[in-house]
Amino acid sequence: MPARPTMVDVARHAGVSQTTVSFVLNGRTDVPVAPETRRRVLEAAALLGYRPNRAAQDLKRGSSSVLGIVSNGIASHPFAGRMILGIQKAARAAGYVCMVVDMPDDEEGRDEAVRSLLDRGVAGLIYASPATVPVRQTETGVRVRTVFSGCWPENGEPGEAVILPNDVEGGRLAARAALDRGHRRIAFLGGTYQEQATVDRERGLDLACAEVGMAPEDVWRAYGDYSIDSGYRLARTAMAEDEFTALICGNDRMALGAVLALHELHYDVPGRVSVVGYDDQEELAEEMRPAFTTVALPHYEMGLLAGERLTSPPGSPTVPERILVPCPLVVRASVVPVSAPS
Amino acid sequence: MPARPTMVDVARHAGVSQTTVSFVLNGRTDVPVAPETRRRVLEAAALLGYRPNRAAQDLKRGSSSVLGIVSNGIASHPFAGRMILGIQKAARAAGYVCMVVDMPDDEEGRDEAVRSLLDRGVAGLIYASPATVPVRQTETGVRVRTVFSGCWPENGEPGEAVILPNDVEGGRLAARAALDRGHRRIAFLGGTYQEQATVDRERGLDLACAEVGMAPEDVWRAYGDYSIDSGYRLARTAMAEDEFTALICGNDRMALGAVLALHELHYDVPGRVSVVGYDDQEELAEEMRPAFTTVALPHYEMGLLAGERLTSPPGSPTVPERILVPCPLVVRASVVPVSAPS
DNA sequence: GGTCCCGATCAATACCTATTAGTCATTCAA
DNA sequence: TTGAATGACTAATAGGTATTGATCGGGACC
Repeated sequence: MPARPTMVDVARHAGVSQTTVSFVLNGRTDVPVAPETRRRVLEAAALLGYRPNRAAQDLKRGSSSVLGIVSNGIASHPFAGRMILGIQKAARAAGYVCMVVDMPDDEEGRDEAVRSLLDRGVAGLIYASPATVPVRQTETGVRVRTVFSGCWPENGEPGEAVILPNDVEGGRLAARAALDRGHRRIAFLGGTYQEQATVDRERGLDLACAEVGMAPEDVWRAYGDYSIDSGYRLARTAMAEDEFTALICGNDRMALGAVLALHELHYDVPGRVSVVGYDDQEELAEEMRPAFTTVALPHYEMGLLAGERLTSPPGSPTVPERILVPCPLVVRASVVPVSAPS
Repeated sequence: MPARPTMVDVARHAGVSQTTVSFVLNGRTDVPVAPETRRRVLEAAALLGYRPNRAAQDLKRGSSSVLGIVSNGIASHPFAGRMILGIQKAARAAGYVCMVVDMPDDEEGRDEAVRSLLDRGVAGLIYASPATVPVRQTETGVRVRTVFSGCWPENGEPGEAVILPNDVEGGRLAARAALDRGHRRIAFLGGTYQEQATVDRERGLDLACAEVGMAPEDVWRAYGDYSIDSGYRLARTAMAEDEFTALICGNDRMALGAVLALHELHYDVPGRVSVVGYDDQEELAEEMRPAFTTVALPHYEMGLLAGERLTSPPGSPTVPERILVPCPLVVRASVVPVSAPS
């Protein structure tokens, strides 16, 4: 209930100077302190419940123990949360803590948000976005370590690192989940057209097709907007077109929409039609009936990498600037081997 | 690219003392400054791109412009994100910024997380949880303003305010959504048994029943765990029991499970069976086919209130300690007037 | 002409900590 | 016996800012 004890309080209590307290509590070995004195200091500190004032420490040291996160879509999907959690994990391990600001849509708002972090002297900046998109970096005028996680700088200088999911490989795995089980009549229900993630995942699809000797045009394709509704509509369109045995969807929500459509058309899932998702969305992919075979987006790992980068000493030029994090395939019930042709 | 300019730099550049710069930039009216001098200072500040060092300001002032958020489930659902967004909104409006730590499950981890915030001298602490649960408050030993948003202190002292969703009223509205459209054969598919949110929502159901002259036992009830799967299972059980015309679900995910089950049983939704959700979950309730009639959890508003509380001067005893935030009904397509009995 | 006050500005100090440069015994080497 | 070295500690300063208490010149007043 009283004010926070300072180092001076501890010093007074132990009958030594503040300097000595600082030496003892920082465990400096290059300055000799008598064992008895050390004991008294530690005792006083414990008694008063002393905790160092990190803000003052940072000010004095000219360093900082705070990471700034400029996040995006923290309130839309849990993905941003997973990424932030990864960053926090790395931050904590290094004694750092995170300041988070959500990136406003308007430019001035965004700049001001970034400035509010810089004004607090953050050690580094992480632009964290769950959707793989370009972001316009704020012109800060001051040199600050910057890492992009799930996004990349639209203008010029790349900062220290750009961390992205390996969507090409992920797309390939998603396609293989169906191809490896004998499916050849396949529809690709893509997400937003020409968005980077969509393009990459479709490229992975093409790779997978080539691997099993299929031509790209052997796969029916259409594009939605990653919503449940677009999954529903595209699935209906697709099934009106041909008797596909597997639908490869842009994300889990589109896969959910597809399942709803297939239900309406009285196609059993996965008995008659297999469905592949993407994202491994929490509380959706695993719980669905049938549970989705899907590709996990490594948001947590991406955050972890971003955090580790900024909490480690700068300028280790051995590591690459552009980091692609693998997206593992998660096999569940929604994909089964293709049934014998009727 | 050079180091950040300080007030001394500005002073030197304008040919005045640091004191004068401080007076000008803080806009103090009680200290007279010659217009010409003021102009020179502002000019120098603009030229150098000076921005005050908030950490140093806070240290000097003995106050703080940082809010600490102890969050829960930031990576599970987007609800926590919405709440954080609300807090941030209030924080920004008052020139504050937020530090966020996710609450670890283990007690030591949690205490250490809270301490890491206090060590940075946050102005206040917000325990933010999307699920209405009790949390064990960390014994800090130092007086710090504390607000609970979506949760409440398990042990003793309540802090400044406890902000909760009005789940009783929400439950009532959910029930009325069905009752007002003539439904009387109703099943309540509750969430986790005896969890506070579940209990409150069911109490709202009872109130609504009483309002239309129904006895509590006229509603069939069962309890799950807020998962898609439990919604699916309970819906099957319910429909095997009786020909219900409306299912009132514990949350939107259970409603989704129920829809999947109803599809399998070839019940049209909402033609034959209406479904009511809860939460108004992003990217689910609105996009579903049919879109869910549901009750919105006011996480954003709760965060806003929490943030406003901590950024406003302490000790305004007129406002209540326990704040219930309304949960509005969102009417969409999944509930229709009951069809004539066949 | 001296006093008082006021406008304008600045030097000095404090916030809490880390670090540099001491101080003061005591011991050791020469 | 002197000097140097060492051990144990402290005074002073810095880091960027806010604030208190000067300083200083000039105009008003008696």
